[in-house]
Amino acid sequence: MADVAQRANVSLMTVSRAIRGVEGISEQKRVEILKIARQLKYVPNSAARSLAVANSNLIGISLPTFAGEVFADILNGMRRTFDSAGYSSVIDTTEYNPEAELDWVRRLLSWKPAAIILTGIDHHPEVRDALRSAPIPVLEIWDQADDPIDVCVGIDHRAAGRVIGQHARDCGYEKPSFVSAPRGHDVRADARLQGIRDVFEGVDVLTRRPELSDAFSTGFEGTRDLIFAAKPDVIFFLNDHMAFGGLMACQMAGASVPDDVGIVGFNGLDITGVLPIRLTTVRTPRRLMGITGARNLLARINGVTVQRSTILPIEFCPGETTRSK
Amino acid sequence: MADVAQRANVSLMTVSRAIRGVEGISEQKRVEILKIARQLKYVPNSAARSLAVANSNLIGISLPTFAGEVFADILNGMRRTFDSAGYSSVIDTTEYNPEAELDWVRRLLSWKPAAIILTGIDHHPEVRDALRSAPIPVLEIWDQADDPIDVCVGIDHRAAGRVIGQHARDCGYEKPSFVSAPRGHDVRADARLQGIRDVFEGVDVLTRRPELSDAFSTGFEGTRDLIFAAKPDVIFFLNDHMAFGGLMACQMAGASVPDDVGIVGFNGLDITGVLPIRLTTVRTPRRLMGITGARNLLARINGVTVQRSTILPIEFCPGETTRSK
DNA sequence: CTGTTAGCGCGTTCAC
DNA sequence: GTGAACGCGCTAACAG
Repeated sequence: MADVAQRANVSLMTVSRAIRGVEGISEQKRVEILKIARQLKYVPNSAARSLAVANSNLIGISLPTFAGEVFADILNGMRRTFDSAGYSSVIDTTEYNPEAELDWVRRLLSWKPAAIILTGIDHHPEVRDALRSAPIPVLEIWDQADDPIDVCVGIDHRAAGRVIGQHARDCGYEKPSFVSAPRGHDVRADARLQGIRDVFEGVDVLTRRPELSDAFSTGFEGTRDLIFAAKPDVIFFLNDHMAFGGLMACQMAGASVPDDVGIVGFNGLDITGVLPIRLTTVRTPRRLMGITGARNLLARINGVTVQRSTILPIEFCPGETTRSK
Repeated sequence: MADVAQRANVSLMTVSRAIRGVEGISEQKRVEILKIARQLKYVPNSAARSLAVANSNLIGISLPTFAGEVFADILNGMRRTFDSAGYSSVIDTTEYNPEAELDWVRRLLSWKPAAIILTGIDHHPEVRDALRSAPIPVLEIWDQADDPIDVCVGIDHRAAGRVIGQHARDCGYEKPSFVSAPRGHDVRADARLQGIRDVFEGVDVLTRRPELSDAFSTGFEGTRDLIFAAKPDVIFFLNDHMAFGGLMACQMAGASVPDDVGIVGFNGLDITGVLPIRLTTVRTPRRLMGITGARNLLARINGVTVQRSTILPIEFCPGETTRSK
């Protein structure tokens, strides 16, 4: 920067102002300085800037995993928004491990990020502490929080569970089961299960939680085992990929869908667009959620107060994998 | 940090040494200081550190998109490795736009990252310039480069194209077509097409490049259109998700697979594990690629010289969606 | 509109 | 094994 200043015969401050595009400098000098900077291939030093102003244009984003469309969609919506606002994304995948998230949060805080985004609402207590006392906006996304760390944008997973549960009940199914992730592993799954139980009170909701592998096989294997053992008449799945695996398992086992077994997915993933049989599922506004979250956060960064908790609507899509009422 | 020093009755330097874990400080003081730091909730300032040492523990990773399993898998392999080495990932999605990548590279360089990773080998000329002259390791991943910016880990997409092309030929198919991404949009696709053409010389390789949407529908719609128009007897797809869409389209159109139409996917994605009919495809070592790339890069960061270009092997998986020889 | 001064928090370099 | 001085590159706050 000193080089640029010298070549332009101005002070460091003038160069700084020119580059940052702030007020208080003649348009002529600005153009001149920017030209010289380009010639000299001047690369600003963000660390120095960050040190001087005590913050950065980094935004931290923590998600459980890149696998599946869900978090990718959310991330996409957010990244787009942040990017055009000049922020860079420091991304973490926790693999559902709170300790890993804590480590990452600590490391991130040392960069004085402009904001931080966490997936879901259950975090390591120290994460909550650290973030509550940190003077930066925090967004919790995907779930609904009664008492978010700062702000929160998500859907009501329990209500979603009630919707699909009620539908199944209305269709005459009586022996539901749920192919899901390991308990405690994914609080959303637990919330949805709770919603299903709200409807099927007194009815046993079987929960099959196969070991982790990919969603398709998990759905496939979970279903295969269930069909031969517990013989449910309707199976809820954590997501549409699992549901597809389940569909394949039913087909292979000779169980007819939707008569012998009803299949209910979740999320409205891309694959539903090409299946020969319309999957009963719930469409979740993942991109919108990302965008809304990012907007809220940008507003917070700029000091605007926003609604603490935002619940986005979901859309229930009855299909042909459950009986008609 | 000054607070910690005062409370411990030592100088700033001693605290600095204690926290960094370097030599030249008594074990007793180190323990003492670390305890006080924790009590005081001391948060180091990475910007200051970065400014002093003129580098950072940030690693930049640029990929086209989060959609699909491919880049997610690669990313996963890398992130794991970097994370445990203490680096944070600054991630960008270019959406296949070289300008976007350039902007991001510029912004990233201002942070003096420890390394930078780009997907593929075709980049904005200024990206190459900027990175060639920057004193940091650069990894290009997924493709094979004759002349990488720095180092490169990938597969030989053209050779992969030849493998599937040859297989199709051996099975007696004569009228191939390729459902792919828009030309120029994805150089890997073009390389694979080239490989197919290497085999089917003189044979017209139809290329269907539907507008962007999700992979499943792209495969579905591309196939539907092709079947009625060009009537190919074998269709190659950019990936397995597209191939699945194609499979569904054939089923709907009453075209029997593999007799009327052969279907060839790519990548060996998760969905292949649950299909009732084994998909002919090519398994790509995506996770391994990520890990290998990350290891190479860490080696480079530590000054070790590594092979400039690494080609990973692929595995051809003949299935039931192509005729047997 | 422009320049000067001071300092952001840490690590390097040298003393002791 | 420990500490003091200096500087990394930039910007806030002021002075002109």
